[in-house]
Amino acid sequence: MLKIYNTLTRSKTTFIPIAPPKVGLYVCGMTVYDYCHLGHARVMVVFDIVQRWLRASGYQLTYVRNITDIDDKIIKRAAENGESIAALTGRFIHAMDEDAAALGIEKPDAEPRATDYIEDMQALIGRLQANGLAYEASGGDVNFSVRKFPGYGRLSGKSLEDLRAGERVEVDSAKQDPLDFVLWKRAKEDEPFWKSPWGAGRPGWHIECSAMSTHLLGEHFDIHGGGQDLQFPHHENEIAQSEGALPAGHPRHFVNVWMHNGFVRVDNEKMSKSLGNFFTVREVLKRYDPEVVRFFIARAHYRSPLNYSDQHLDDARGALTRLYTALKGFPVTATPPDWNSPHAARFRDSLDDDFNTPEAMAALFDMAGELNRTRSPELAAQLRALGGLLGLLGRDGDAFLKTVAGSTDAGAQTPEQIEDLIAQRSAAKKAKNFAEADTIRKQLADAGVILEDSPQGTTWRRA
RNA sequence: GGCGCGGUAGCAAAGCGGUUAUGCAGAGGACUGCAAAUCCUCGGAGGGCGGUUCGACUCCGCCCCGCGCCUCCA
Repeated sequence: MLKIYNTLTRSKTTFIPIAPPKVGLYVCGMTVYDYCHLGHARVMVVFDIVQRWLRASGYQLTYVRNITDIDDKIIKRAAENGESIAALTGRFIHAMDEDAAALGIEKPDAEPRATDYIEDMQALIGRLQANGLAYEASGGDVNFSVRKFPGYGRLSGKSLEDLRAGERVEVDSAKQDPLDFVLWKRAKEDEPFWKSPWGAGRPGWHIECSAMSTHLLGEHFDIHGGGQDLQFPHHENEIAQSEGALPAGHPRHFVNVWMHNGFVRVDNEKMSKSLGNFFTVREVLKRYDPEVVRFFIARAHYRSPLNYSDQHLDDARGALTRLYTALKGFPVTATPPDWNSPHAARFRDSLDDDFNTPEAMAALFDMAGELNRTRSPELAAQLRALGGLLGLLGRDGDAFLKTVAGSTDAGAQTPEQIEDLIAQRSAAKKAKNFAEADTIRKQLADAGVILEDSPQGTTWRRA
């Protein structure tokens, strides 16, 4: 029985699909005006694991992750770069696809782009207007009237009064209430626009997710996810829009389960664009193997903060190395998990408990220990199968150990050179010339290569 | 100010009212020409003060510290 922590109820509850075995999952994806940073990587990895586990649990999943390809930042960046919006977003969608693929993220079933759903958004805004929840402000924008939507603030645990008390936004005088948010933005000079009943303009940010999720998953679906920072106001507004657009008397229940993943931090502070303390995925991947990065993310619980540092990545690499060391010498094949085995059962129970990946990984390490003792091919295949459910351990063990080096990369020697030196050393050993053998070992060690002697001969790996 | 989350051994990170988390690092041993890997053994924990309990890291209260949201942000 899968249990998920639901932000809406602030409790972990058994997951019951609306129409089993079908499950709908919508995750807020990227605004494509720059490269993905590690925070984006975390969302992608976290929900990739959620997605894999839901499917492994037998659900017929429809996984949707949207792409925001029109908004103020995109317009601004395109203007700065002197390129078209389409060129800019196209470039960064491509980059995102590359980063995601490197991290072993499976493609969602749908990746809708905001600009393909302008009509849906307009229809939604029209219905909100008809329901008396939206109004045209003096400047030409169409706003959502939060005070007319009962229950506004339920998801984020905020009341309109508290929000007003803490108000620190510049008040837009065209708004009836400072907390009202824009649904449709009147286009200014030189801004891209779409025609609409409210004049030329573009959609506000929040409306796109209401339009796309409803279009692809229905007006009531199972799970909606995203980063913690989207809880308010983005997801709060999404609920207001989606439920507010329904006809009077229609049951209002947009999403059953809301999931929010924790932030990536740097020096104990949230990694964010505005703080400038972010690392892009591609920067990090220049220095660390993608599977190490994925392992690093999966090693923490998805709702906990995750501190980024080289030391932590090195640590993750060391841990992953232990797993691959145990798998060395076994084929890459996996067998379907035997859920009756204690290890697999522990793994399953862990993921069923709000996707507790750290606990699931502990099971993997216990298996590795047992594998080192027994060298059982069946166990190796099981370890691979379970690792595969996390998107890990899909590579040949020896290949991993030979290619994945630490941050203090010293891979100066090619495999051919290394094999050559190993042959020289073997000859020296045979002649009992241990001084020379040790010199060669030292030489390779300095180049980041560790030699391991065994009765079957000498093997090597990167330090 | 309002709302919320967290403080676990050198580092990272889980579960759990009483029984080994796990990984890295550390100590001793086995193995090795020397190593590495592996195996065996071990040390080391739960911010502070109270309370509940036969018993609390685990439940409750207070305090201290850190973080987040309340503005675009994954």
